[in-house]
Amino acid sequence: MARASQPRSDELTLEVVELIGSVVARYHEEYEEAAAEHALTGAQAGVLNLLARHPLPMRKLAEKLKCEPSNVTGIVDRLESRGLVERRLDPNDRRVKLAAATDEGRRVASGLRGALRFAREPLAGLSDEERRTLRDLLRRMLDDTGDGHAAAG
Amino acid sequence: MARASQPRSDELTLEVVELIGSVVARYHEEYEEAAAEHALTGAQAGVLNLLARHPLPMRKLAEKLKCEPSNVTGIVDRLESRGLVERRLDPNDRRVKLAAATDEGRRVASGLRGALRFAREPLAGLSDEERRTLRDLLRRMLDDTGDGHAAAG
DNA sequence: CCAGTTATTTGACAACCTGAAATATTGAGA
DNA sequence: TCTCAATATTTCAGGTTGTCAAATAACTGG
Repeated sequence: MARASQPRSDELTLEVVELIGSVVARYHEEYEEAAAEHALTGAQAGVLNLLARHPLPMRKLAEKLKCEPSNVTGIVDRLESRGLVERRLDPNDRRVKLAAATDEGRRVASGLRGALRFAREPLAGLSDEERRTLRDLLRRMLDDTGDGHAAAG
Repeated sequence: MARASQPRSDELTLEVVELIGSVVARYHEEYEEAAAEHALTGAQAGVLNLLARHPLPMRKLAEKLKCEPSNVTGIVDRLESRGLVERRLDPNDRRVKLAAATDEGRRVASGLRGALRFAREPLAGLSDEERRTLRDLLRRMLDDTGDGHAAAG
């Protein structure tokens, strides 16, 4: 509410918006491609990626994915049926089930990251200084429009 | 094939990749939100947006969306049943059907764009010079990883 | 123990997406 | 003209993603 930077529609701004749209589109294309190479859907790849770091309760997984917990059940089911993920019991709370990547799951997740050319190395031709500049600009972009989404994690 | 900028995994690069991921996530969230405000799904909003400019054959629509034509049939069906889109015959080729936004469809598409806060004005706090810098960096990013995708449209 | 809350799952249903098959039209050539 | 391959669209079957409501199980506070 403090201040609101009136919406601008000059050519420059429109072009940047367009470019961001292209980045988003490309990111998604390559993500789906990379997932498909491992016979996974985008959603499955996302979950596997989240679990590759450490196990998570179904609830938390749903929060990260911004969807209903009942939806996560199915995705984890499919990953589990392929042996990429397993459900463990939380010793502290017998209500919760921890979804955890198996060894095989971590292996696939690792291969997945390798295939994420764009997500991993979108910055091919930029120098270190340019990367720093880009980082700062992106930070400010996310901060400024942001209500805290980006800061999570 | 000239040169290939070896994959880098320094902290700076990883952070930029992370930030781009956040941008992508935010873009999608807000896109879905904006669509939902008009009782549309993301896919429907995308199609409506494409058709707001000018009619397109189903085939072209599928190409733009990078999906099978048979999929577009359903999406256009649903938009048509709401009176946002109509199918016209192409006088030049009676095989093709042109999907075209109705007046109401264009009205909704326009409202949709207004609701796309992030997509429209992700740059709230950046000065003109910073926008120029961002534009140049994004251009080079897309160019360098790119095989031509970004140049289209 | 009881009531209320929380975590997960199940079931019904809609949307999205693919792939194969059906239909209609076009266009090139015998 | 007739025929045949190619193209545009749709239909159908089947799988994945997503929502919502209801059921089950376990925790928490009186």
